[in-house]
Amino acid sequence: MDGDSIRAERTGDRQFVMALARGLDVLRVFRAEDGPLGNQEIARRTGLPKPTISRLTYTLTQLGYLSYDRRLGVYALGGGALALGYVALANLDVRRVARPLMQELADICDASVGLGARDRLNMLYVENCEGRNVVALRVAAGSRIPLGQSAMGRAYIAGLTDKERTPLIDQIVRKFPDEKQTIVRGIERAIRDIERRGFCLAIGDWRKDINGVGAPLALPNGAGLYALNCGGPGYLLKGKDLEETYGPMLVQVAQKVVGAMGAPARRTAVERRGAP
Amino acid sequence: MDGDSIRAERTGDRQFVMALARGLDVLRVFRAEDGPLGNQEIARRTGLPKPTISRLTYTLTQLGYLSYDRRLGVYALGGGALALGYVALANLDVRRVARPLMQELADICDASVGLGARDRLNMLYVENCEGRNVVALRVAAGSRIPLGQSAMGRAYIAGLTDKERTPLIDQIVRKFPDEKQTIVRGIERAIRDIERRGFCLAIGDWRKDINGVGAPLALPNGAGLYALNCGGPGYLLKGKDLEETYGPMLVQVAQKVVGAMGAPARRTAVERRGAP
DNA sequence: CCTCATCATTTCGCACTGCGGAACAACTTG
DNA sequence: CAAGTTGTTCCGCAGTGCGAAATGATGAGG
Repeated sequence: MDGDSIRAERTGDRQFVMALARGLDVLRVFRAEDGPLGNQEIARRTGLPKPTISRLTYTLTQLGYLSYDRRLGVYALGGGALALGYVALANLDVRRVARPLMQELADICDASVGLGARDRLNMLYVENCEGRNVVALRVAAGSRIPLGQSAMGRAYIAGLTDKERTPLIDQIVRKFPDEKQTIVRGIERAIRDIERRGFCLAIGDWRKDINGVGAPLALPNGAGLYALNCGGPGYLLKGKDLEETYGPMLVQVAQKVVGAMGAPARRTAVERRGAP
Repeated sequence: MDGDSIRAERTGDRQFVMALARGLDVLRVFRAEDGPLGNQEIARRTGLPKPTISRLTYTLTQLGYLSYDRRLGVYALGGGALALGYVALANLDVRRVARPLMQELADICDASVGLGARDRLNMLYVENCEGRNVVALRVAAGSRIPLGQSAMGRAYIAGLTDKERTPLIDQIVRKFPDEKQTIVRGIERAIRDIERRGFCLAIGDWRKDINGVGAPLALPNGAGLYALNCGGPGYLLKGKDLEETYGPMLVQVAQKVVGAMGAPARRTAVERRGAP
């Protein structure tokens, strides 16, 4: 059972299609670290009854989102999932634009500079540039860090409108009721910091030995909200440097990216039916 | 309407969860080439009625698979889709193993060497190595080529068991009834070729000016079926060279990859709950 | 060879969920 | 203001998805 995954208080929401949500939950239980899963394990992780899983895995296999090894009776993510990811990536022009600027900063600071998008209550790295230092933290594209405890996550939250932010914070608090105080305080602080200076800090908040700064990255024309961070091991990146030097530089990177995507010639819904 | 996408003859299959399939169809209409889509356009492409689309997009947005721009009222693939793709990629050890061998061959042949997985009726490039020649064909990871007309696709089909192959060919034929003859003949030929020599040819079958060879790549322990190809513009890669030199070399690459993944320490269903 | 496990699939009747036509609302355009 | 878009909400009906229990399918142990 993956934290928030379950159907929860959806009952009564006539708009919400439960069967779809459950099916996607099945896909979601697959992690990068583990191999193929059997129906049993999937049932355990999703908390759904076995027959339901049978039907969902069957359907997902038919559609190519799962691949089935009949010898071992286990499933893995299939071509459909891959394809979806590729298409999603292709639409992320930000990455291309931000990449060189991020690398530049990473070299200067000798730190890790990341670009992330939100996925539920995590930030998902979609790009990451390492400095020359070998002791960099190993977060590759695809890894996730918690929304509420990391600099990147807080920057993202700060970049939202009030209307979007409130329910999101509610969710976070509901998931980590024990750390409510710390989290809320951290976020509020981040919001203030970003109003004032454009970036926020996380000094040992995500992991005790890691420091970082974060800045929101709101693309023009409602093309989405992302966030940048710049971080590394605490003994290399002192709070003072982050605050006085790296933070402001990160903000500049964000501004340059936004500028570069200014007139993005966003093609809209091209008529291109038929082709594979 | 995307070719085969619709519900079709699913009626009667008590095992198939339609609502899930429809929801995934919604995700599927997003292409790499086009920007965000409105409900209307999604309805048009899926062939589903508007209220249904409303509910599905609502659900998918809630779950983070779509992101919504309320200003323009359009959707794009969201963090969930990205995350799924990353996890799927992470489970593709093949890529890591095959990469250097593929590049080597690409350099020798001065051609494009690709590794693909199946997605419905296409082969999806998951890795691609270019030779030094600038005139290489531009197929990046994430692009798709048709299953029945390409060397890679035919090699994949040939790698299936009879039991798996027959229904798949049926689907292809149903999708392209006009070219039935050509396709079936091409596949049968490929099967024979691969039995005999381990690779198959496609001389101008996918695009008139493109030639290529393909070889199936069946991983041990039922870890999945993939396919390799080696191809390029016809005036550079003559049929003779492909048949006598590149084909056999491609087969060797496939064998080396299978060998290297021989004792793959395939971890099964590690207990790792809780983490983000 | 036959238990007794475990795990996956199938059955089946019922309730409720998802469906979609039609009406409604929110904006643009001429 | 009328005549187009577009997206959302209603609401009654039917059919779909549900899940407890039964049935298979493998495999381990005696």
